[in-house]
Amino acid sequence: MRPHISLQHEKQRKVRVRTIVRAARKLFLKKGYHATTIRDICRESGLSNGTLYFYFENKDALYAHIYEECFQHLNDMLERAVRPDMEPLEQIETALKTYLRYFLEHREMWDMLDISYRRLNLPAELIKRFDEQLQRSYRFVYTAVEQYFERRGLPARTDSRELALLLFTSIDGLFYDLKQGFFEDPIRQLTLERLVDTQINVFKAYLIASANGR
Amino acid sequence: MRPHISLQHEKQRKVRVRTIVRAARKLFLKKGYHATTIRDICRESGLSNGTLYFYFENKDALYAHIYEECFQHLNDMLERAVRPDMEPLEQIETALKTYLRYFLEHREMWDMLDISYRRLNLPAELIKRFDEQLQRSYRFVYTAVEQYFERRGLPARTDSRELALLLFTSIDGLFYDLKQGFFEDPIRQLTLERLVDTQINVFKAYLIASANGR
Amino acid sequence: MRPHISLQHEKQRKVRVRTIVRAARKLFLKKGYHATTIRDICRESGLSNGTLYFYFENKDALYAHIYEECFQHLNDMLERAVRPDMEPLEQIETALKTYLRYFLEHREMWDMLDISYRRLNLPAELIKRFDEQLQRSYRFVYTAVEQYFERRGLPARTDSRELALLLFTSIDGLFYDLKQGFFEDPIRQLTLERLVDTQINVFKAYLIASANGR
Amino acid sequence: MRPHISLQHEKQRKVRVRTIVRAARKLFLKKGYHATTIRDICRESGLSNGTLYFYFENKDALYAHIYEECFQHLNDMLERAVRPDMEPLEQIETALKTYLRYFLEHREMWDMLDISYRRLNLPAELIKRFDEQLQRSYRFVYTAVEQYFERRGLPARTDSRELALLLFTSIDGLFYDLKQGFFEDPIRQLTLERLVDTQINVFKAYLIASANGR
DNA sequence: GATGAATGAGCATTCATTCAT
DNA sequence: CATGAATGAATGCTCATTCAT
Repeated sequence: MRPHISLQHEKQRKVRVRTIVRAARKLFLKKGYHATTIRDICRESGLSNGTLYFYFENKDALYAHIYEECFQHLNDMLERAVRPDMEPLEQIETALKTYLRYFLEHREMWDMLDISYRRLNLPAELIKRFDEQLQRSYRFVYTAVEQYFERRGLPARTDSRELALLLFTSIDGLFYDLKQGFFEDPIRQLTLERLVDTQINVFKAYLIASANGR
Repeated sequence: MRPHISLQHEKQRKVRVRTIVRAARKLFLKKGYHATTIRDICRESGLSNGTLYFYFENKDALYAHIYEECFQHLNDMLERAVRPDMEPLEQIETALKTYLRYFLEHREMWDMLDISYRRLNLPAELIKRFDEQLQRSYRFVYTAVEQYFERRGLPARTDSRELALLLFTSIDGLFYDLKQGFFEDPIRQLTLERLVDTQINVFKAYLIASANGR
Repeated sequence: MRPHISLQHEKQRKVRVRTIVRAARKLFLKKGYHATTIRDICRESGLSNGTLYFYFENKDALYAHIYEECFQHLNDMLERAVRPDMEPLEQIETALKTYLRYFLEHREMWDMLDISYRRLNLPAELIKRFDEQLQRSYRFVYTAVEQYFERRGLPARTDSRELALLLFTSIDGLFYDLKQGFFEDPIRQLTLERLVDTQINVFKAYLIASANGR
Repeated sequence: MRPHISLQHEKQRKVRVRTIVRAARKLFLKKGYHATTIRDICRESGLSNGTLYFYFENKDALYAHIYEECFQHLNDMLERAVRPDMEPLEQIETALKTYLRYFLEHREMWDMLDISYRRLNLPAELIKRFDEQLQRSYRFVYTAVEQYFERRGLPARTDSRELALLLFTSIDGLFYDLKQGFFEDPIRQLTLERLVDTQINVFKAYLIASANGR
């Protein structure tokens, strides 16, 4: 009827949602899911207690919204960076470095993904959606490694999956442990890029060697 | 005076503590620290609400007890397995495989360690103790890699730390992602040992190459 | 912006606070601080458990609020009644009779003041504030007695403090013991005013005698 | 049957009771009735939790025992000090000074009496017993004042009760307020005896004047 | 007699969520 | 749409009391 007003509304709504999401993510990360109260989030957003419930069904839904957004963001970055016309090795390197960039530039999003969504009693449907997003992220490395072996005319199917897996998880492990605070601060900031570089080189060397070796 | 009775008591006490610890660990892992209530733990242990407080000062203390126990266990296993008279490469391989064994045989303990104790507002003294245990675990790989380079007459100090770090974190990442449920079940169980093996080989190849290369 | 609504709210808030305070005071007096539960107070006020915490930070804060209110009330009454232009003897008599009136008309407030706030582990800042209020009450008699001696050209400084003290404490003792239930009911109500009168006369006689005597 | 053993037992029992009572009184006074736990008392007495219940039915009974003991002690002191053959004025003075001595030398007992036993939901029978003890204490001053008026051939019955009352309560008030911490420390310790003296003199003067005046 | 482990009702307080205004 | 007062179930924890040993 009054599309003009409706558009206005839609825009306002999005602004509000952004405000809430930003506040909530900040707090979830600082204090964890349970220690963050709806009150906290509302205070941080400058909204009243009840208003939040106009934009999100409940605390879990808000959490899920943020969680999905983070995944989306990572996958969008990967999609844009990893072009199908690149060489497989370049694809792999690009994927992992993009992942590093995501970690460095959107740390709060990466951290978000780590809080296992399986612990939160989310509805099964949501869990499934998250799982799919996750697989999407992994696929970028999987397919690149597979292409690499394919182009070399190697059948080793499991091998390629295995290596893709290890590639990804080794970088993940680096980030995880960093987050847990398992290395001293000095090392941490100085060489994260170098560490990822080395890790990539270790694998590249192995890939080339194993491709040649056969 | 009456050592018999005292011993009885001591034994009983230990049995109770074990019962509580087992129940608590199970629940902490299933539902996370915050979502696990004292009532849950007591119900699971078959004890009344107040009894738990006879054995543990409070929820945090119970959590800390379990956490430390897990660390202790891992470090004890590493200590027993990694002998100083082994070849450095053997030490490395043994350390990582012991870590794998710990993960496979005492999964619930490994999982426990992952719940970052930094998020829990534990007393500073406890955090410090946990940090030390953690460093102890890492040391097993550090020192082995360092020895390897030393014996080859290579000075590259940071290099060795860097590689030790990557070795450890890459295995950690494997376990982390497995825990988060990032691979499909079939693959998971069949090849975890093989994955770790491959990961170790990847690094061994790099180590040998980099030692030779110089 | 919308002062109308804001005023409404403010008024409603005050009404609620009054309801809670009345209920709490009643119960604190009947059962003492510790034996009075938040549940009791909420039931008595017709509120739900959580609502109280919307108006008072916690049990101690509620207690402190009531306590201070009682002091305030007494001191306000004294301030209004004891005019600086009165004769010292009249000031003294007025102060003590005002105190009696406070006791008779606002018994529940007087009783409140008796529950020593020092036993309650209140924050130091609160204790200090209460101490000041207390001194304010005493000052009314102190200064009057001092004026009396001054006007008579007597230096006896400690004497005047001493007598002021005894004046006040003797009335206090009367009230205390009455409260403890140390006299039989019949006497209690019939002659409290007369008792205070006699007490005042006893002191007046001594004051005059001691002033003349020197 | 075996009176010897029975006597032993009886003695042991009394020792235990004393130990418990001393510990309990100390704690009740330091922390108040509610904040003192049975555990506290047992720890202080060096006994186990259950043993206390062999000597006292429950926490209230223990409290009541102590309370009565304090009263008993005061009345015994008064009985011994106030001889019927003394002059009435001497009797009065002796009674009040004995009361002061009790306060100074057995402060912990006097303090005990102040915690109103009416708040504690004790059985009615106990309350009655305490009331009687209380009346006994007052009687020492009552009768002396009455004798004083009688000997002077004055009928003024209520007058004598009134004055006796005021005598007692004024001293009581002094002690109460002192306990509540209503005066600064310096005054407190230096002149308590003098304050009581003055208070007694004030009354003596009034007594003599009122006896002469009629 | 003595012990101390066990009990469970009860406490102050928090917090996601609702709903009248 | 927005508010914020109200709700009440739930939480970690305490403690008087009991009872098997």
